[in-house]
Amino acid sequence: MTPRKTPFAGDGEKSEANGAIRERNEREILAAAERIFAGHGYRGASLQAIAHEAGLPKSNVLYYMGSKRGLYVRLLERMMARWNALLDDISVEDDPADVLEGFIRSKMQLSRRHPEGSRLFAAEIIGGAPFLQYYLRGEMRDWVQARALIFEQWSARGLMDPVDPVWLIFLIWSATQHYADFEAQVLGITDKDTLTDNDVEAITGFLTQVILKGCGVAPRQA
Amino acid sequence: MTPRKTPFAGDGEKSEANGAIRERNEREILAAAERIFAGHGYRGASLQAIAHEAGLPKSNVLYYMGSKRGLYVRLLERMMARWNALLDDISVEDDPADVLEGFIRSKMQLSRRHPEGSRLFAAEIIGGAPFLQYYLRGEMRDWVQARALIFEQWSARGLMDPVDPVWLIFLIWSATQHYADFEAQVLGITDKDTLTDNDVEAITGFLTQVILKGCGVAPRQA
DNA sequence: AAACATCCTGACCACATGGTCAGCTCAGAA
DNA sequence: TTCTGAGCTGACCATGTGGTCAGGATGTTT
Repeated sequence: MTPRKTPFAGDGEKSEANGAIRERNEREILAAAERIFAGHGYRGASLQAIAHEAGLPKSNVLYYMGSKRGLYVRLLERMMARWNALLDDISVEDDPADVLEGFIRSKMQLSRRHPEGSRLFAAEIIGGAPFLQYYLRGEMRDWVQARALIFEQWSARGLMDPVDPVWLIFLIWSATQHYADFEAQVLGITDKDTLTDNDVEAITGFLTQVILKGCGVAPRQA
Repeated sequence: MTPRKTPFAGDGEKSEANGAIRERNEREILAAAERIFAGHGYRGASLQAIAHEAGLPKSNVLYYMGSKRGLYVRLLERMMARWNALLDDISVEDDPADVLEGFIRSKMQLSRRHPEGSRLFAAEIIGGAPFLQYYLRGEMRDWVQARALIFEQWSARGLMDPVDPVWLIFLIWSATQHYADFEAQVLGITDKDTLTDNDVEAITGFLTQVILKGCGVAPRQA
């Protein structure tokens, strides 16, 4: 029977059952790699640095991940999966205020919950998105176009100003992403050590207020 | 006297007077380096690649620039100088709409005129701003604080909503920067090859409209 | 022509890179 | 006791890195 040791973190040093070791090490490596890749980009990151960050020998990283490229792609895919996870479908019947605020909130949370992943993504895009072209021109484009259509219908119904929906999506995108990607700048200028939950809540509120008002959406239940 | 040869681009191939050769080569190298650093970050960029991009042997790049680090710092300083060049002082007596629109316009132009520089800056910040800490916590902070004070006075006078001025500055910042830094994403999603002047004008108009309205600023001459 | 400073670069160096691999450890099954 | 297989890793390799340098090319001044 073997009563299946609990695979929790913080238990013994050795001898987990099954592939628990693998699972834990992979998690550790992925986390370390996300940090390093986020900070230095694909080329700038070295397996040595990633291994050091994960507290493992370089060979071990390659043993689990196969190659630098494979590791990087895996991280990107994980980030895209997180992104997809927070996408609920919307319909013309929904309340624009609800939808926009929900969009801002969830995007803000994603950036906050995974700042390294967010920076990793940003670095990839800034570098010309060599690995993500297919994604941008595929899934992501479809997603944006679908939203844009609905926004336009709202405009036609007088529920919001006739603004270009795609630019609106980019506006929300950039504003929310900024606080993760440019954290160093935000902290430096505001002279803080970290952004607290309160700060984030305040920013979210600010963005919601300004953007909703800015495109003429009544602030809840139209 | 020496009638000072015009230092325009496109003149002869050889034998410029004075340090004209030096000037031209340095310009070439800086342009190439900006592109490479922007695409791969500090560590990810190689002198080899920069030299190739500039059409010179690697030794020549080092002959002019001394070191990779020096070259990088010089690029950052050039970008900061460009940034400073477009900063006009403002006063409480100015029209909020004028100031905000001017801010959006000039920031947008900067990003558009120097997209590689903008991306270079972005990559530096994403990586934790190792070279720019002093600048963020110095000049840039002062600049933001000064503006923030004036925005607050405008709010007190009822010329705009009582929004947090620092978040407002970051909002404008991120939105305008986005179209340079995330160009790959914007192009991929909108299925364009480039952003035309018309596109940029439309975006600028959109941002001005939404942001001014969003924080309750009357759209010209309050 | 001789002197001079600037411009230029191939060869080289010590070191870091991504990746391979033979062979180790060690728990559990046969 | 032997075998198996997952986990692991130090040594190694070809290639690329930033940087140095001796020495040549080139043009200007005397």
